[in-house]
Amino acid sequence: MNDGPRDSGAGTGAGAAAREDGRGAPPPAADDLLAVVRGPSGLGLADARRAWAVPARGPVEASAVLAALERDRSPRWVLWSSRELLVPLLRVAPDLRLARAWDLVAVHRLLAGGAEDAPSTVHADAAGLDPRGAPAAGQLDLAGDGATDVPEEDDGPLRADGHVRGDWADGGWSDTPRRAARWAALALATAGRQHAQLTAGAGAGSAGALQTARSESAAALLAVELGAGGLPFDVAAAREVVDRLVGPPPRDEREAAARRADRDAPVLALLGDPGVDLRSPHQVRAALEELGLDLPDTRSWRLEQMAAEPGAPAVLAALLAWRQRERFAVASGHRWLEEHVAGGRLRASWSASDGGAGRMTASGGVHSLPRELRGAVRAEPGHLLVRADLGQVEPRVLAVVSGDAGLARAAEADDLYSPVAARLGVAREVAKVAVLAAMYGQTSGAAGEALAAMERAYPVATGFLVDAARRGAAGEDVRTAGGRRVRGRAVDDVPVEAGTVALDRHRQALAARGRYTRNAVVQGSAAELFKAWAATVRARLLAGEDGEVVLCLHDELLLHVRAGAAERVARELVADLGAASSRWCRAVGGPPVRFTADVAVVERWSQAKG
DNA sequence: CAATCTGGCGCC
DNA sequence: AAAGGGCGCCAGATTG
Repeated sequence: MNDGPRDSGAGTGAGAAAREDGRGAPPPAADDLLAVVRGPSGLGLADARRAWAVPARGPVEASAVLAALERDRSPRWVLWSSRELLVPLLRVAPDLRLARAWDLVAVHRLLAGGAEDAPSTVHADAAGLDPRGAPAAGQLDLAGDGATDVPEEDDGPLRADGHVRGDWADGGWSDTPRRAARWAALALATAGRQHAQLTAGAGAGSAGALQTARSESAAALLAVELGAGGLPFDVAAAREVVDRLVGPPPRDEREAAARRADRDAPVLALLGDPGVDLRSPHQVRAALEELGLDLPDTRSWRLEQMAAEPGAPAVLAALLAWRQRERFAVASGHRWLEEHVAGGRLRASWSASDGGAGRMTASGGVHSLPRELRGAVRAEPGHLLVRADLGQVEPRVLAVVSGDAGLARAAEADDLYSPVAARLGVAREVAKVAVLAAMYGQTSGAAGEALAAMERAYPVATGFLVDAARRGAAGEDVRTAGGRRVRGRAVDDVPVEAGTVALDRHRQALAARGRYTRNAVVQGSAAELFKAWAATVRARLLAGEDGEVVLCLHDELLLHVRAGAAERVARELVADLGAASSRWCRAVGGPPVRFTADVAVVERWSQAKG
């Protein structure tokens, strides 16, 4: 099958779009349109002769989309953005699942780095135009190169200078059926150009990058599905926990204030100053200073250190306990339950690749759900949860991306840190700290000493990390294994005056940037491996109709499946990890490193032992 | 007044 | 000499 870009030599997309149009899309049936483009299998380009524009608002239109999708489940659908297309679609057709996708935004963010996702930028970068010349969101093409904004049917989606028209990008593409069809065709052409860039061999170009583009696209689909479906949640159980820890829900604002004052009172008494606002770190620090405790900040680890000293004032322990309870009350209390739990589901909004390194993120506290509440994540009747944690994923990923043969051998063990400890001649805990310190850029304390041994024992891996840090500090970009561009963080142009505070700050900023890129190459690559695994699992669940992925947590998958299928799914999860990880190692050009997962079938999330 | 920054902490 | 990376979220402090 021809997997290559289809519109070679098309120049700007205008011509390509027009030609695509000429092939005759089925006439759309409504004014309100979302472009769904029938893409190629493989990339989907070879077969992509038709662009469909299908209506998608309201149940009638959604069913038309469904009908279109049901005709053929196998193609890879090219979407400008899964979020844009699927969020409204899933509202009216919750069971709709696209098997495979090419998400232009997801691939663009992989190639370009950063979080920019405007269609005009996505198109400009794919077409080799300067994205700075693209129209900003909400901006009409007033400066557009002689191109006007009159919505002439025949104008096409592009300006004379090749950039996307601002009004089309702002939603004008769906003004008419014909426009939607041309917009869909432009999506196809853009996918083709991205595909070419991914396989070009320069920069991000690699087999790994192409494969990553596919799994990142799948993750984008998954993110929308996670947001629509939510986590099965036992709200009664959660209320019990919250009641026990912070009391019943206050009936009104006055009661809430009284409850807060009750919580504060014992700590304020010990501080000897009822006027202190415990929620203000400044005031707390000042109040402690009054007691003769001079601290640079009031972080809990610092308070704990001081509280452990003989003769430490009782206020420290009281303050720590207060913080814990306050934190829970504010972040996970009754208000949080009201806001995020409905219909037996805990819902969040998900991003498939956030942050510099491209991890999945979730809002609504789902990624930081306190341990006390994890028991409330509970399978629905007739269902079970399958939980799987990757074991020591970051050092294993480091072995792949650095190509360190010694570390790859260590990864043969279930517990990677044991052979590393033997090699370094230190205790396992020390070895673990040393490995983590190397990846995070920590240089102080006990880790510092073990780090030197790390450098001697695993020079390839540590050299790789040092190089990533050097690049970051030099202001260069780094790339993850799958080719995601991670931009070095901007350091303020601090004037360098020798011997001044400014120089210190400048050095600190450079060091911080080095730590950031050092970690990003590992963390970001691990995120890609995880998503490849998640995509594989998702595909299997779709095919078998056994259940769904309900949570992704950096190295952990939580599935909600039919009870009868749970044990089998659990076994398949492990097989899927084997397949996904060996494919991934091959694609990114690393040694075949072993990856492991702990899998458990449980009713409640808290029951699984990590 | 809203937007942004900061300290702090939950999770990985 | 070097003082651990990421995210989201909250509340207070600061800034425009």
